[in-house]
Amino acid sequence: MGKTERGRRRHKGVGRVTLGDVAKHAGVAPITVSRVMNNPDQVSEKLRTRVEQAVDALGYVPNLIAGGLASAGTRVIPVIVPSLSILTYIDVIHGIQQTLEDTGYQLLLGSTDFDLDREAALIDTVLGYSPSGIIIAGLRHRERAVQRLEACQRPVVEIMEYGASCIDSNVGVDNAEVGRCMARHLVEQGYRRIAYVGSRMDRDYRTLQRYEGHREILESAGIDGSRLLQNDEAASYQTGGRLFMEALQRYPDLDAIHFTNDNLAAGAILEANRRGIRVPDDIAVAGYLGLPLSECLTPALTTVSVPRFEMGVQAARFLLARLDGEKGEALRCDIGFELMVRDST
Amino acid sequence: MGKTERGRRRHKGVGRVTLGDVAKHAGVAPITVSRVMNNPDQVSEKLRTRVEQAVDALGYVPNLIAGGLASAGTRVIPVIVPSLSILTYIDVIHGIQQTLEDTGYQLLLGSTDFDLDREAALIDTVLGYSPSGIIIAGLRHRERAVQRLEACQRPVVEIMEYGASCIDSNVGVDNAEVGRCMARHLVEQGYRRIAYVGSRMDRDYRTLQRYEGHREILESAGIDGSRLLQNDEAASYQTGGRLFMEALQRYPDLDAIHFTNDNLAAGAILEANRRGIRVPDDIAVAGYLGLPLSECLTPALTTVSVPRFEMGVQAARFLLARLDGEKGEALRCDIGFELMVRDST
DNA sequence: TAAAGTTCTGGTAGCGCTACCATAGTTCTG
DNA sequence: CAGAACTATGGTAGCGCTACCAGAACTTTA
Repeated sequence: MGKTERGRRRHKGVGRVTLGDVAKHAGVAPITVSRVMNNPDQVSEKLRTRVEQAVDALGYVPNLIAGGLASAGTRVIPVIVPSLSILTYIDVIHGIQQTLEDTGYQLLLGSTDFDLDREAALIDTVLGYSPSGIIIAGLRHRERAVQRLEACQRPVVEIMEYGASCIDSNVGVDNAEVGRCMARHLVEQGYRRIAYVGSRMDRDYRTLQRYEGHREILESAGIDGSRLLQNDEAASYQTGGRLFMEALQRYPDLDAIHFTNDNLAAGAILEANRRGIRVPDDIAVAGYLGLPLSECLTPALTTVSVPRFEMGVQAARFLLARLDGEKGEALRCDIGFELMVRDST
Repeated sequence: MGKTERGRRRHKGVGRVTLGDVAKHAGVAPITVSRVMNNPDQVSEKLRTRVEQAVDALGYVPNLIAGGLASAGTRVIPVIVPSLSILTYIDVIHGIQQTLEDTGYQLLLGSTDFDLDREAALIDTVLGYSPSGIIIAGLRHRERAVQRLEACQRPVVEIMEYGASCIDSNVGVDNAEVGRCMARHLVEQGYRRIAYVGSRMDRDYRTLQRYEGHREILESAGIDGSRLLQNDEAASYQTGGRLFMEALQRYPDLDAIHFTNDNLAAGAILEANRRGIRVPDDIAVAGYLGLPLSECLTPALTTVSVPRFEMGVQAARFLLARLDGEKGEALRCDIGFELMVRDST
């Protein structure tokens, strides 16, 4: 008894119902209770109901931490993104969450604020929870982070960006191609004096990839592709409106603006509405993302729509496939995009 | 040696660097390594640097699961919300995340889809991770869920809704008062034929609380407060536009519409722009939330702005205060709201 | 009916870490 | 300078669960 007492006194866990308590109550071995909770069909119906009754009677809630330690893994999936204030990531997370929610996995959320060192530290932390797998934004990481992710021997899905090489699996879009696609559209529409406008482009290199694609098309069409305007504010409607006016001032002859996302582009259209600037007659506006707002504006915004929610779903599916035992080649998926030509161009 | 071999063979954890490995490498006891990782100032500088070198040399990453089991708690904070597709919750989560991120706590995300049974089950699950505390949306829960939350002896912060009684701590807004506030404004502006328009109001009872407040003011002013229109779609701009037209059709004499959120209200204004309906001359439109979009519309939307991000920050602060040892009375905070009178009313 | 299979159940030994206590070493007090 | 009062380190014993193996109970087969 002394032994028990000492043990009991040590932690706050006093009084917490354990698997052993349930076992005692049901008159079975602890392992049997464990089986009822995790592999019910390995236990005869008679014992199973007896155990289930004991579970209810005592209000037993499994200690997932103890289980995780014993089985070297928890049903947790860390999702690491650059920011929670950017809608894109939210939609992707939503897709992941919805796909995972009925499979008993829990999302562990981490945000890096676009800082790769922070990302590496965060990866160390979340790997400490022995997760089942991990979903992380981007294909560029610190060397150390990549090593850790490879060493942990668990499924890793890199999202947002589709590229040639990944750690394990990859779902995303080809950002340069997105930039090319919209630039091509603008050129085809006959626009010749086009600026690319963004914010915080140095932090999010995927924005730069789109700009590169944009520039490439313009220059191969003999158009000046270097007209670039950006600032260091978060991408809000207000910022979009402000950048819109700044661009018009800086390049008075502009006939089109290619914004790096719909927040800015929508802000520009709203600002134009307020000032009586006619879009697209005075100036054309294009965006990227396919936010719901884009098609409700007057004029409706031409944009490249990316299936963000579906990207999350696909990422979760890849993860589940790996957890289900699927081995071998990297699972890769270019989730694609769609050019939505509307009234603003 | 045989013992070790057997142990090693049991799990996949083979090769994983443990605290014991670091201790051996540094020539100290495991507990000293533990101290260096968790309470560095309890260890002399000499040993500390020696241990730190060993950690770097071996690439040691602490197993938080083992630590969590030993110390009966992990540095995880579950956040349970009804939905991840509703911006409100996202902003709150963002506030929580930002406040917690440098304190070493990790968010565990759960969504209930407005289902209280699901919520109760989710609570059981996340409590299984021995979290440091928990943040949960709403003041109404299943009896069983409340019991579990009380029994777990950890800080619990209920958010979104401010009310008379809570489990432990509470940060939110008084929804009925929000409804009253806007209704009062509409009545003061001289509107008399006012409809309340929402979507999925049966699922989110906080919406109903606002409607009750609205109705109360109208009726005490001798106005018909029962004009209510809703449907079962998610609150999008499209839905808002559709409900706007439906309301005009059903109550042709309407002079104002009080929408239950800015998504719907913004959708209404965008639809009005498209159709040439003049707001507020033909009809006034009011919303709730204070989304960034609301002030960028033409006309700018009159709304009740709620500091959602700050609500998250405050919730996280309450949690940290409790974890810091603050005992006693419930920590409660009515985060308040602000009526933003703009051009649409 | 005996031998061989097929369930089902239980005992044991950790998973990797930290709480608790004990001890050695150090500084302080009068 | 002895004894008290710290401070720095280490040994031990679990945290609550599951993997592994062994054995018991029940079927099937020849």
